[in-house]
Amino acid sequence: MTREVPTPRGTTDRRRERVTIRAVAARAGVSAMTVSNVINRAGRASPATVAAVRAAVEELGYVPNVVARRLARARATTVGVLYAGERTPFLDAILVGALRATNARGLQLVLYHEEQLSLDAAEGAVLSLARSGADALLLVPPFAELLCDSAVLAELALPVAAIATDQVAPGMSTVRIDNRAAMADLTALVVARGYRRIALVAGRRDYSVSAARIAGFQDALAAHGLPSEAGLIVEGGFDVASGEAAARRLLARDVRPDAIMCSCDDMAAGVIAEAHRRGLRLPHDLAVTGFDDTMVAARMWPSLTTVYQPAEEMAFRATEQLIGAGDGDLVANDLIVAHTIVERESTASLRAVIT
Amino acid sequence: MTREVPTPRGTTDRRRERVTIRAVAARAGVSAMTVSNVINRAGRASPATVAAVRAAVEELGYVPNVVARRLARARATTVGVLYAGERTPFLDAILVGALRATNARGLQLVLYHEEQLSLDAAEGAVLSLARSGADALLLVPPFAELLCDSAVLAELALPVAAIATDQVAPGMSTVRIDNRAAMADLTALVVARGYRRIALVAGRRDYSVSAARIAGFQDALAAHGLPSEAGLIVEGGFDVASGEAAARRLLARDVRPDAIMCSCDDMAAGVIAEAHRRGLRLPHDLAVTGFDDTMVAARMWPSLTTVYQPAEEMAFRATEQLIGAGDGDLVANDLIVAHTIVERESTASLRAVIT
DNA sequence: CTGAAAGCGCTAACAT
DNA sequence: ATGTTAGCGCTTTCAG
Repeated sequence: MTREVPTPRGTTDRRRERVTIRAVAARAGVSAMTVSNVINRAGRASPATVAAVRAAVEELGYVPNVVARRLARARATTVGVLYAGERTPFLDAILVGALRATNARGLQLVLYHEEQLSLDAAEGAVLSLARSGADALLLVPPFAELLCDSAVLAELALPVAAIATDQVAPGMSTVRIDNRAAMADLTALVVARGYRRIALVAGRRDYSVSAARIAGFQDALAAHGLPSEAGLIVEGGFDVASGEAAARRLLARDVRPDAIMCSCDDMAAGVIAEAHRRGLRLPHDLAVTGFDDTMVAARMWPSLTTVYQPAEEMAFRATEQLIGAGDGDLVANDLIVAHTIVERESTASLRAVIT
Repeated sequence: MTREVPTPRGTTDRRRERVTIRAVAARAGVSAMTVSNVINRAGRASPATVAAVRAAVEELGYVPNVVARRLARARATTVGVLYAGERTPFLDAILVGALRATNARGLQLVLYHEEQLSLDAAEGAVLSLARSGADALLLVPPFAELLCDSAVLAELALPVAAIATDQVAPGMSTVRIDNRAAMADLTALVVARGYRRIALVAGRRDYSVSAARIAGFQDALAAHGLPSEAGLIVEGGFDVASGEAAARRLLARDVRPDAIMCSCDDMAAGVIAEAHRRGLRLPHDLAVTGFDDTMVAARMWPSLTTVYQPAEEMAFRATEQLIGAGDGDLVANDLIVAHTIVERESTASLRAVIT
């Protein structure tokens, strides 16, 4: 219990008096502008002043007020994220990555959830995002596909970045992995573990990554001299239920596949559930793989062999690219980041399991 | 391809000219101040002016600039979230909830990740959060426990809210479920499904919810006349690995439990993995339950019976409470939200499974 | 009930 | 190399 003393310091004591740029300026014996220069532009002040200002900043514990900064600056200050569908672990990772990036620069992140997947709806979403202050856009699949030719979006002339897509469009930055190569790598692993009748639960057709992954799958089969049977590729909807449905179809075949690869972890969860339900012993009777390496991959059993797509990192990079676009030239560029094959228990080699 | 015409409108065309409050004022034939009044304070303007302003806002598509608003206002404008440990589905849900709440009011959300779980570290984190502009704090477990008696935090005099905790402290708002009742309800369900030797993988001791859940577990056992055997309660660390470890201990006992309840979904995932590994048939040989109903619960097999703790909603509410605390009186209050028992396959009744 | 003045904290653009 | 002036868009007094 501290004694109730009439507040001695300052006028109102309402909040701990913020240290402003003027306080620093006074302390360092320079003008506010000089402090600003020291902080923001390198080599605009003499070494002596820089030192003095730095010292003052240190002593006072000054941290620039991001709000004031944003108001004064002309550059982009709020990034809008446009996404659709249910929240998934993959999406959450993206949101957190974008949030970290905006946090780092004191910018605002605005979420917009649009359920409809039509061009009209997407354009409406973009418009209201722009209206509520977004001056840069981060697109989550499948909005890059939807908006790549949008006149409305072009008219707005905002920097736009799309993530986890295979749709590269002019005027739109992209941050993605090489989906085709990733799926080929993963398929090669499954083959190496001894599986031969390999099925694929592909993603939705309107997501550009889906086709790339199918191509990678077929690349690898061909490379290993395995036949690519049309019936062993079925289309899913990227969710658990569609994985279960696909597994039901695949496992009802006369000759069952001995491995089912999936275009996302959630569908793999569905496949695994269905396999368990039918009493199959995993991974001996059936290997399963996912894609993305979301948080669920290591939490199911058998733990899931999958491709790590660094969603959070990708969102972070894309957001930084968006932010950077404010001052520099806003060239759209296409960044391909590394993926990683993560081998877990769901593809344990046939031999190893028998042992 | 649109023709390249010298931009006719405005000076620079740099950005789509923002509609400012002054534009609206001009359109409505009033002063900027009146527009502000119409928007922010009810009943401060005559019905006629209100109508005129509303019309002007509508026609121009005016949306207030949140940055300018925040700079001008005195109230809380940036909420800091203090969290620790690995990112989990539960934590992500909290972050998204908080983000939605700040978005709704045009405020900033700042994340701070502190790995150390000591009072000193926590106070340091709070301080640097405050320094970087946070004027309200959202505490994720176990920071409420850590900081409830902190003099540093008290000195700062910021509104603070803690979420998903059982630690209610004066001067700190809380949003939580009734953990004891929730665990009792869930235990009652397990008993009702025919399981009798029920074990519990409790949470870490330094999280206040852990004790409450143990109490609820014991309440229910007592209510049903079942003995509470000390050896059947083991402490876990809220992660998958600790769930596996706990399952190893529990399943190695002479008389195996027929159900293992866990204080979070992740530990349940670990228990399920270990049970599968030992060749147990789930849920017949062993029922498992989780807690939280995170996104993994429905993605494992058997799908997990658990308690839905509305993490996103709780974070949203807590953040709103924090924001509201800015203008009104900052009374700390303790909000208990409803939990829901979610029954899935992991506790299918013994009879049903045998059929 | 309405509006004029002043300024939140910072940074362009221009002097000096 | 440094400082002056002006103003980002809004809201808080406090007068009319």
